[in-house]
Amino acid sequence: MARQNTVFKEAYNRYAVALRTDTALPSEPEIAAQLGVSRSTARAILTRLSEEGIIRWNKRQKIVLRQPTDHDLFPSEETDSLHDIIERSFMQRILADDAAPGMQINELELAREIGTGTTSVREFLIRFSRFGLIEKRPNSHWTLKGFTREFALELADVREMFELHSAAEFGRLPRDNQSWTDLAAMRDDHHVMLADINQRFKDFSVLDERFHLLIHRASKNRFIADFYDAIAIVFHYHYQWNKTAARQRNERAIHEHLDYIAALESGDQAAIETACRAHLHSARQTLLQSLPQVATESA
Amino acid sequence: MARQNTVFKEAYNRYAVALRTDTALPSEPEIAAQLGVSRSTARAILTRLSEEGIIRWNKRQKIVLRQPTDHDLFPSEETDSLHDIIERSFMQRILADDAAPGMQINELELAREIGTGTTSVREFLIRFSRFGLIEKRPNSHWTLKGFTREFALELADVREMFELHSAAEFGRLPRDNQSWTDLAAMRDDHHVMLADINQRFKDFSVLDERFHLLIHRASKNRFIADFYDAIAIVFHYHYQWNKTAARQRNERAIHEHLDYIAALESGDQAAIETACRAHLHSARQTLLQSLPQVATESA
DNA sequence: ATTTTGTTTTTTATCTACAATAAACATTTT
DNA sequence: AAAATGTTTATTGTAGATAAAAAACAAAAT
Repeated sequence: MARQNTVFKEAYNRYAVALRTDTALPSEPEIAAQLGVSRSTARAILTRLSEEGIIRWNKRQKIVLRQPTDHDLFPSEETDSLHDIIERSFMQRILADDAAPGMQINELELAREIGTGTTSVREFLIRFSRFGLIEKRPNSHWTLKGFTREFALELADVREMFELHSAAEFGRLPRDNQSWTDLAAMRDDHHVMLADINQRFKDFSVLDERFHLLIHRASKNRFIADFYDAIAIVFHYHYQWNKTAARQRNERAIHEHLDYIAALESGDQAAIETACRAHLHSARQTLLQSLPQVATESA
Repeated sequence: MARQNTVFKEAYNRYAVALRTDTALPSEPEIAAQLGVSRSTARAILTRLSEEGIIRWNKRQKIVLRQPTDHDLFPSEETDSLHDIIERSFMQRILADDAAPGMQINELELAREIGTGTTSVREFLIRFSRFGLIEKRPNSHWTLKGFTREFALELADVREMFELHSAAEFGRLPRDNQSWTDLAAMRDDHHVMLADINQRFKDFSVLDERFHLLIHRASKNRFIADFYDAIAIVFHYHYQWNKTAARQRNERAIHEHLDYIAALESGDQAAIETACRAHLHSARQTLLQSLPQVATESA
């Protein structure tokens, strides 16, 4: 088993569900581009669709004979990329309560548990190490540094430096830049959520991520972008397992975002800095409060 | 050939050169700790030393019989870790003039050229990707982004944010902190170099790296530390192949460092910021001028 | 002449195997 | 009893092999 054909299966599912009976399908290169795969994979998809009697395929003629059913699709376990499987499995482990900082991470054990080879696990750990949660001792094991208070503080410091920079850059964007339109749409999304806050406060983290990503894109700095990617992934899992979706905190954050958006739109650098700092300050508090509360040692 | 014993050979050389005839060697765990290797490797070293007649080894008795000669040591090609070999080889390629941004990087080709397996090359590229000089398209090739003007500007921006932060933190260190002693020693080193600047200006880059590292350590922030590691490696190779060691520029930088050190020692945050900004500004210019000067396209 | 399809080649992603190294366990020595 | 040595086991680092996926090349159709 050199490699699973998850790219094929995932793209097949994606393409199959969008098919409509009696329509004609476009050319192979076009399908490949639509799906973001190579033509080889696109042809594999067409071959399978044809074999399953979902389309009639003859050279340029590709007619949808019937709507695919759920039964035609590959089960979701088979469509996840190995990287995603390892990531999920690993994050679950290190965010679990019994994962104490300082713990050793064993490649072979991890690989066995996930049911994969060691190479993939190694590569994952190397990639993951940029998040600062694990560290390697050469020729020896990885060590879990953990989602600790120090980690959160160091993360928050860098985040603040970067976001103040990005926000200032955003304020300097020419008025005809696409980002201003996106920002206005974002403002509306915030108002919509606010109007129905009691029902929707749990969706805030998604909106929050989109908002900060928009700001950071203005910096056009690869290091800032990479760092924000890292934050987003770490937070994604962190908040997924530590359901601290406090309605009140999220509502307050939405108001801060709206102030922040208004400041950006004003173009006044001093106002931008003030609003940005205000939001970052409370975001830091939220992060710190989401940490497992360690019992204070008695003297 | 699963793995070369470069750890053993490198540690053997390191230990052999420090041996003095007629001295007795310490216990195995002590030797291992001294060399930073496991006891298994330390024992392998003792075994070899014994076989070569350099020591007489019997349980706890380890007497140096003769001084090892150059002939006893492993040649340097055999002591470099595979990682270092790949790193050097790769940096040489991408900093060479014919490495145009946008170029594809082929794992197999690289591996063949270096004479190694693909796994090691892959892992190296993954690690290296955090420097922002290459980028991967999933299921497809790596792309060289290159040491371009954009890269230099993005790097300089982040560097400035981080160093302003670290410098401010440094200024807040308690007076009995070890860093103040180190800083004073660093000041002296600068004066020594300045006194003999015509001969020694080429050594500046090493001093420069040590100086900034000392400042960054004050931040106690893993993301800042990691970023500075990355910078240091990139610069190490960049300046090695682009010998722009201008005496005048380095002399000026030394003076800026001395001003910067004085500001830190004053503890005056405003003075620190001013001196730090002044130095970072000229460091940015130096970096930009070290780039290959691209001919401006005529309209 | 360009685009599309058909076919072949190259490259990546991943597994397995194994030597080097680290780490654990057992025995001896002080 | 603590530390050192002797011995065994576990883990990492790396090469090599192979299916999937991408890319290149060739032939056909508009």
